[in-house]
Amino acid sequence: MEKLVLIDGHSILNRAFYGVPDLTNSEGLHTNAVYGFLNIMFKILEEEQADHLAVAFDLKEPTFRHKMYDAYKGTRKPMPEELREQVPLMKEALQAMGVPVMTLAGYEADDILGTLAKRSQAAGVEVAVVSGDRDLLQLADTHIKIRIPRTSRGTTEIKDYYPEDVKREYQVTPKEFIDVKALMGDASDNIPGVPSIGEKTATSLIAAYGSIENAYAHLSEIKPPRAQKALGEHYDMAVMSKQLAEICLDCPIEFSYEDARIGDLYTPEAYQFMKRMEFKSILARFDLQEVGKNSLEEHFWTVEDLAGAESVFQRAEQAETVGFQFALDEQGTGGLGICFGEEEIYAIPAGGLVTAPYLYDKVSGLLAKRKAAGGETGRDGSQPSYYTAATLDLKAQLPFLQADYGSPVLDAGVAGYLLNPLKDTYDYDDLARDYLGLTVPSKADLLAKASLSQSLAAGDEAAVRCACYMAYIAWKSREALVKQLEETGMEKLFFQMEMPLIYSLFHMEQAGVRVDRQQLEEYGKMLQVKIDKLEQEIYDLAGAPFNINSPKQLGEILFERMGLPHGKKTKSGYSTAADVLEKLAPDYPIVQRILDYRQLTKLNSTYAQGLAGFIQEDGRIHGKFNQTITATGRISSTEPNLQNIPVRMELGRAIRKVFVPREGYVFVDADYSQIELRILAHMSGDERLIGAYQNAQDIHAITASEVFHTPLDQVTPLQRRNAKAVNFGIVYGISAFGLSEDLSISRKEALEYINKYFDTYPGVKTFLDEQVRLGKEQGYVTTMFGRRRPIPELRSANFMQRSFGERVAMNSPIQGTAADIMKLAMIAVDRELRDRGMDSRIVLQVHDELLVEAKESEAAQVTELLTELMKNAAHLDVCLEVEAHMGETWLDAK
DNA sequence: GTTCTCACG
DNA sequence: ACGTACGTGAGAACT
Repeated sequence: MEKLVLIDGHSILNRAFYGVPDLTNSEGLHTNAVYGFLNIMFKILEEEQADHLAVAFDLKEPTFRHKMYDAYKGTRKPMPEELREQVPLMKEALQAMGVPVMTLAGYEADDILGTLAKRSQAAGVEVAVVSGDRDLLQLADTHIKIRIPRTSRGTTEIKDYYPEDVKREYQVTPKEFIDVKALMGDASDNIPGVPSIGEKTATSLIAAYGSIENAYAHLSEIKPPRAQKALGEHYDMAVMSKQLAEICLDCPIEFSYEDARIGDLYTPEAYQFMKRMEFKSILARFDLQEVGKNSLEEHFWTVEDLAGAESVFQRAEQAETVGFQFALDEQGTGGLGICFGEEEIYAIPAGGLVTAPYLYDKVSGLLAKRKAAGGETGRDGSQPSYYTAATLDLKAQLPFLQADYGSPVLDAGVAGYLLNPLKDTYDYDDLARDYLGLTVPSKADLLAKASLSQSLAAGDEAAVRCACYMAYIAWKSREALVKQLEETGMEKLFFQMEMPLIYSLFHMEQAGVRVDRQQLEEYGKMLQVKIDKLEQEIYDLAGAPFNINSPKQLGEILFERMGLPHGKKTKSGYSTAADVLEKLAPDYPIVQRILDYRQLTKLNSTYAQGLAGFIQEDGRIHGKFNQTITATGRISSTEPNLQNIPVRMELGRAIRKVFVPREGYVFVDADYSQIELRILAHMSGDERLIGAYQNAQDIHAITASEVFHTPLDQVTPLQRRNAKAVNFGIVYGISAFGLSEDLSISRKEALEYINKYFDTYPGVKTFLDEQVRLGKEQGYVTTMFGRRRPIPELRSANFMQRSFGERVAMNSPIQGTAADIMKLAMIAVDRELRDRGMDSRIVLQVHDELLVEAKESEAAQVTELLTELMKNAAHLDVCLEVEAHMGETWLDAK
């Protein structure tokens, strides 16, 4: 017997929406309902082993039945925006899987389901109707099963109803269920019912008389007099309710069993969709090997020997453009992927005469020839056509490639970052999907856990495929990326800022920063002594030992056992954050010790112990500086993070003494002074703020003077502190709440400060409002150099998210422009030091600060050079001030 | 793998 | 009423 599964689309989507915790993908789309729906659907399909599947949706417009009722009692509650936006996504998912989506003007999904269920039953088909709505129970029949899923605590249980199950649970037949419902009414379904008749009375009436009409015919016999009166007075209401409650069984819906036949749900389109939604567990269902195999792979070749490699490189020279990708580890195992045409895609594993150095030489040579052919033109980015080679993550390959400023290699990953900086990864499969509309298996799909270099050297088929894909996607996406960069006005930003920066960052990583291992060890020991002492004191005060690092245990000890007044709460208990504890510290000696303990253990584990693990053989730390992480355009630092070394507190600051130059060298540290506020002055064009900077010594004091109408020399320290906080707040995307928290004042007072600030600098207010307006209109905001920050949150219906979007719209142009200027400065400084043949190198970048390790004899020159190049990295309506210092340690140079 | 806390600009 | 300042990364605890 054939089997058909029918799904009530909106109802299941609704159930899923409330049953699955909120999920969002990196585009900012809410996805929880779609995710829940798909899981329920897959579960049902597995259980039913059905032949056919269709999903019915209501049309957007209210149907006739509702209009009729709307006149009586208003409309239903509107669907939350987070759910509404998932309806089209759900339909897209079903379409991608080849599942028919059925709608019919003038009818609800219920009617479609009812009609198809009865029609199929008559044709001898077994039917399962899936809905979260109990109204559908009226459809239950010998070959029609109603399935109602319930999601609780992550697991979905499905309750099944044949007619006997309905009878058991509701004491009436499915057909009678309509009448029960009509009598008792259903607010959520807009069925009025008969006043004063509830579930109990309705059930007993219908159980006794079988229908409303028959009950009315025997009106005088009806038992509770209350019910008799109600039915008598509201009979027409009951009849109308019945019309509303009854599902139409003969609506004119066209249906083809052939279209509804369940084929391969795991189509490439569906795979692409799931990837976009970021449904990892659903993706795992797809048979990746099969989805990934496509005609492209027919042009993948493995190069077996030196002669083969020679011939590939020879032909690559003639090609217009080349994509390449090294996958080699330190031992030289691995290989190269290279592509220069739709049918010329090669994996060249290293082995035999094809050594790793041979491959480096060949590719370096290839690039050198292309650079020569490109001549001097285009190097400044005026001609993207100059970039005739492409790869992904160039910086990671520079240790073995000979390439530097002006090389004709384009980094497709960095281009992808500029086009959408909100993504987590810019791997080849991401680029293929986003810029080529191509679904290819990811590295993880192909290789499971093995490393690419190891597998490639072994000639592993999956590794060959991976190397070929990487080279192909780099080659193929080049044109699309350049086109989009031009369309978005970011080609200059890319070719003149981001591409050169790759080399600056690489040089900085290679240089590394020297750290005195012994001194670091001593620092750690000193901390440990203090920690042990504090630990003992805390245990004594608490009366028992416990894990002070556990917020849970600490919360219990402080707020339950010791009965301290608790402030904020987190999801899982009391907050023990520093700002909460600081308020208690003056009154409770244990709290101050806990704060000290926290600080010391942080310093010890993250910095003393943490940094020690990164010191290499050469006595230096070669951290990574990442170019494709932040939403605003800043650089980020990892393994270890060298951008958050302590400086604010005395004891933490001391760790900077272990950052030292090598013998014969000194540190020169240069940082921009208040670069973000200066950028705000420039971008807003506020004349008063610009004026404040023309002769400014102390911008916060000047702000205080102007905002509080106080002569500059009479500004109190408190006024200055408040003005400083407002200045920070403005840059962060001001909110009265944030400022009030920061200054521990009331929201009203905070709002007064903000209004005074805006009265003083009206241009700033106009500018910030304009950023929000632009952000809403375009979906993104831009820096002075055209860098974009998309803000999907601005279109959210959720107040919180939208407010966040507004602050981001105010902050990003400022933070991003500062990042742009620093990038230009880094490139200028690095190039200048090298062009002059100097023996001084940038070793760290900390957003508005550069640390240079300078040869002693060059120190004065470096100081001058750093200052000038940083000041002149951009020309604004206010000067960029730079403070530079020399020193024997990072601490001294600051 | 997520949550909390805290280091930096 | 809603419940936050913007941008990051890392260690430890907990699930």
